[in-house]
Amino acid sequence: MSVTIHQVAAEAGVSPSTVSNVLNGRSDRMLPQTRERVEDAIARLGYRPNGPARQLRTGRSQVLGLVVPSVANPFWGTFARHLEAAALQAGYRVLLCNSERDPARERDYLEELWADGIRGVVLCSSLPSLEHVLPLVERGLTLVAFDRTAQAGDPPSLVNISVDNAVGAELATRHVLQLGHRRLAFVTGSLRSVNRRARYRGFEAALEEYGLGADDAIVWSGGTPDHYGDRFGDLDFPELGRAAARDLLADDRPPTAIVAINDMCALGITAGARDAGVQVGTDLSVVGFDDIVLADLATPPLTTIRQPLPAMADAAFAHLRVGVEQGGGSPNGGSLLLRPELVVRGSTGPVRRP
Amino acid sequence: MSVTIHQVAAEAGVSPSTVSNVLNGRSDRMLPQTRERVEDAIARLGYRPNGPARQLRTGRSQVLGLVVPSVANPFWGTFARHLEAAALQAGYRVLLCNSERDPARERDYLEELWADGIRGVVLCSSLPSLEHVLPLVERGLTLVAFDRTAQAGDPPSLVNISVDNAVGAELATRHVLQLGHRRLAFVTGSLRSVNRRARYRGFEAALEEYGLGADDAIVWSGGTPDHYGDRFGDLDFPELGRAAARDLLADDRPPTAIVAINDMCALGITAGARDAGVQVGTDLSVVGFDDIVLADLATPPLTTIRQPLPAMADAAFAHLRVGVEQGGGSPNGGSLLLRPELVVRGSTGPVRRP
DNA sequence: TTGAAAGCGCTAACAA
DNA sequence: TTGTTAGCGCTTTCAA
Repeated sequence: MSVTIHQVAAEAGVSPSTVSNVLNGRSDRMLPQTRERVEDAIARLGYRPNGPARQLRTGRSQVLGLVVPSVANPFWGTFARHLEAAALQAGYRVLLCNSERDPARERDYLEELWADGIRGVVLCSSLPSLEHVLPLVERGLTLVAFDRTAQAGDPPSLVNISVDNAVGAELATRHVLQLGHRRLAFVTGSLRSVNRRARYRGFEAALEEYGLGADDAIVWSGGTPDHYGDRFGDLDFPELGRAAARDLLADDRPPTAIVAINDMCALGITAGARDAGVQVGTDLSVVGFDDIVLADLATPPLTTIRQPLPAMADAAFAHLRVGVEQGGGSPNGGSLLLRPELVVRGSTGPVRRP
Repeated sequence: MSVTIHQVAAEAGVSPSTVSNVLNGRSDRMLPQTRERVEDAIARLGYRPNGPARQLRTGRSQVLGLVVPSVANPFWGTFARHLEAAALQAGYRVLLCNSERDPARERDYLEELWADGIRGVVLCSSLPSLEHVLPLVERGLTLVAFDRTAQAGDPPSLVNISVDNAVGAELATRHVLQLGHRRLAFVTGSLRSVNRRARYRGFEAALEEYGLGADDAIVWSGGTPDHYGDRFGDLDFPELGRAAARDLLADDRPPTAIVAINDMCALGITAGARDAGVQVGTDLSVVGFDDIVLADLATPPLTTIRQPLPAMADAAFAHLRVGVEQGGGSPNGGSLLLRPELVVRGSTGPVRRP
């Protein structure tokens, strides 16, 4: 079927081990001419080493796993794209899995990845507990948790990479407060996830700075307990935002500014406001979170908090690589929190006094 | 490190071959009690067969490849999501690769996938020629080309799955013609790809039906020869649309309706029109193609042509499965063209007479 | 109904 | 500097 190392060896007139040595960069242990003969034979035959055989023998794999809620969400798609780019440069590939935020699927996927010899995985789960995944980490899986910070029960080797969600939400909230808004709303799915809770804390912190309390802010939180507010592919966020806008704008004291848990949700809020005849940017300010591609394209363009995805992907890959190449999780886990950035666009504006 | 078939055999007091027989559904060849003992042992030890070993032995793999231009584009992300869902149901997984529409990367990826034992791949390339990939198909790779129709030089076993792009573009164009528009534009990246050309033909066909000719339509085509109009991750479409809107609206006889090559491009056109102070839906009608998630969320919501992605993903998987399980490409290639559907929303409206 | 044995393609001691 | 050899974990004849 395919050409093997033996055929290459025969073609070059050497033994398979010599070919293997060339393949694995140990060509210092042979005459330059031998090396050349082997390389010629490889090229002539179009030989590529058989991955599974290699992996069976070495236990190593050049594939990393990435588990995201759903690539149908452009935020995760973009992250996947960046992680793949980082991995590719170092000769790794990325196997992508959609968990739909279902802990059982997360666990199943990780176990399959492990069984397939994959020893490094980025898990984009913001569940507070990772115990459903602990056994594999104990067996030696290098795990990077993305979009989450360290929690008390975490395995010691776990590396968490995330934007500083509290700071981000605080930046967003301060921005609308500075524009004079004093009646705010915070729209989110279920607050069970680590990052959403952090964002909520940032929202509260900004309110406090301005001497505002619970009376001045509405927290609109949708979502079912099972899937943390999402049914299919993270794509309920727009629906969630739309529903929130409907409710909030019908309130006795409607908010003049809304801080959304993410951009998809913010776009939903914008659509909901449009349905209600409310103009975003003037009648109502909306701030998102993430800065997905479409934030800049929306009408009006969305003010949001940018996550430095390329840097985050690079960091995730770097950790993974070290972990898998050492065989087993790095001993020192912890959290890496990158700084988010406020991007002001047209969806926010000064409060209107009646 | 991990538990092996030998340990399971020891635990159950049988030989490895018996365990293997259980694993592979040949439990009719043993006493029910034996089978039970084995299953107990498997459960007790938490055994999972080693993928690479299995694959090395059988040559089969439970992984399929998916090569898309970029998952950062929500259209491809959504397709990936659907393909994964179809595959998962049948016990397959999907390895995702971003080609950036670069033929060299497409070929490299396919070769790596082949070397990794993957025998079925969905290639989302709309290049007219697939010769860079032909050798692998000849070696037995089952290939489904997505978003492309059969071409003269194609390998006989190649299956193409696509929406009927000509019909789709015709539906889109007719829609604005019916609204009274007589000055149209067609905005696209380079017309080198099969599907874009088909869409363009549909546009022309609709014009002809209405007795219009080249004078009444502007074709705005951006993009470089190398990457077919895209630099990074298919994400230049919005930029392309924006630039097109700028140009077209500055024309002596600006179009009153624009047919865009896809939704991302249409959203860019909308943004560009907004920049120029032109209101989409009233002053200018814009039609997209694809019906990505965000089409419905845009302001105004985008009139577009919907691609039946779930059905397309199911079809792609079904072909792949048959192909790989037979070992080697299916003998009868051809094209499967699914019917697209016009979805009318707010971005199109009747032409305004001055 | 069950088990023994060979070998998939590769790597890495170890020997020559 | 190069080759011989054993074996990674599994499946699959073939024999018992």
